[in-house]
Amino acid sequence: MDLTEIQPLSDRKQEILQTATRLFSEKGFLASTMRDLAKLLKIQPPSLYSHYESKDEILWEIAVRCAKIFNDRVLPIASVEDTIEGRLRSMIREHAVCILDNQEAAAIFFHEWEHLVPARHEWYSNFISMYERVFADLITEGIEEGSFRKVPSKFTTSMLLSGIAWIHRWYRPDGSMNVEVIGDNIVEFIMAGLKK
Amino acid sequence: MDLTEIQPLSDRKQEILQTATRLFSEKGFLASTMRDLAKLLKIQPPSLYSHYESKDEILWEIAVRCAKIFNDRVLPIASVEDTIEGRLRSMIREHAVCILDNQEAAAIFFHEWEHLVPARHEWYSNFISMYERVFADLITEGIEEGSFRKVPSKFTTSMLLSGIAWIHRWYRPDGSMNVEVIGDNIVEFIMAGLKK
DNA sequence: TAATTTGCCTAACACACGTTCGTTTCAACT
DNA sequence: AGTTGAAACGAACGTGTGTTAGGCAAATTA
Repeated sequence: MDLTEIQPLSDRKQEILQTATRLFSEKGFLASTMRDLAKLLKIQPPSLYSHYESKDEILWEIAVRCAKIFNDRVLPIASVEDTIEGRLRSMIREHAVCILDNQEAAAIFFHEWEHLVPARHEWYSNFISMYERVFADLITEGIEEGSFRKVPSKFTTSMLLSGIAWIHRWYRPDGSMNVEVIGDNIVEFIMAGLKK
Repeated sequence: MDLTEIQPLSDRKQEILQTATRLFSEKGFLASTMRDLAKLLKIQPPSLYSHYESKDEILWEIAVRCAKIFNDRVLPIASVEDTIEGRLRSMIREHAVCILDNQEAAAIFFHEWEHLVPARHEWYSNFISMYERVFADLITEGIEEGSFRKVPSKFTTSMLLSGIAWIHRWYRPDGSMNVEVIGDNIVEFIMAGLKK
């Protein structure tokens, strides 16, 4: 599986995927049934199999598209021309913005992929590891360079990404804080914890 | 429901609860079956009902005991005699230590309680809100007093508690970092993010 | 116009789930 | 020795699950 291989979907498939994303993120993958999904789409349950061959495939299609978003928008920032601190700031910010922009899909990126069938689960697990490693490596560089405090970088990465992750459970678009403000707050808080 | 009402269990009930805690925290509540649990205990599935009246009751017994741990060990620190910063430091530290000391139960405290039956779910949801509010109030006080940066306290509380929460997925007791070191790192990182 | 594809339908299957029932075993107490 | 109570058993029930089979009607293509 390669993220560049992802192909555009027919309108109907996209509609189903979007509805499934909302359903899975609200109730969780296991608690969501094909009957639930069909009801939301106002079709009969078996009709879903004209589009996707299994419940797992639906989760997979969501998960892999979700991975692509973070992959394409966040990771490239790591090798942009800027200071280490500048790059990390931008990455954290973009990571947070990605979550806020794709709040429903984010639940799949962080939690529901755990229920993928073994082969797909393994692929996803590796992707997440790689994703986190990019952050951790940047932190390590920053420590060696002397601009960050001497923190255990892998450990700190897990902590800060987990801290950010749960906005998707917490954030309601109608609240007083907008995406910009939240992004700023997160970045400032975390960078204060890192900087010397 | 009142946390002071919790009564000690018979040896066998405790054994079952302990096994269930491990099972639920590894596979998740929904993915765990009564047959799985029975197998681990080397009894037949229906035998479980000699001890607990439902799967939900088992989750509830775990959840409520878990709440008691955090309630008894972390919350009292909020009203100890110390500076605001000192109290918050101790609370964060104790919170982290509680997770590390009860790693399997922690999964229930943070995630699996979501699957409780509505009435119990509501109780637990309120408990968590109260628990987080104690942290948030302390941060608010610290801001008013002038010792903390002006962060949105409720938002920041969610972020830092979520950041800490995921140690339970990350931490393996055989690793190089022990509980003390991890606790220190968390406290330092977070306090750096808060302090002026 | 004929052929094919697309998207949905109804009916139903096989299985796994939480749970109930009635019974049995066996240690502890009277 | 007889009674009681706890803890287990085997069999089975009802329900909900993902999924398959086969068909039908409308849109698309040849």
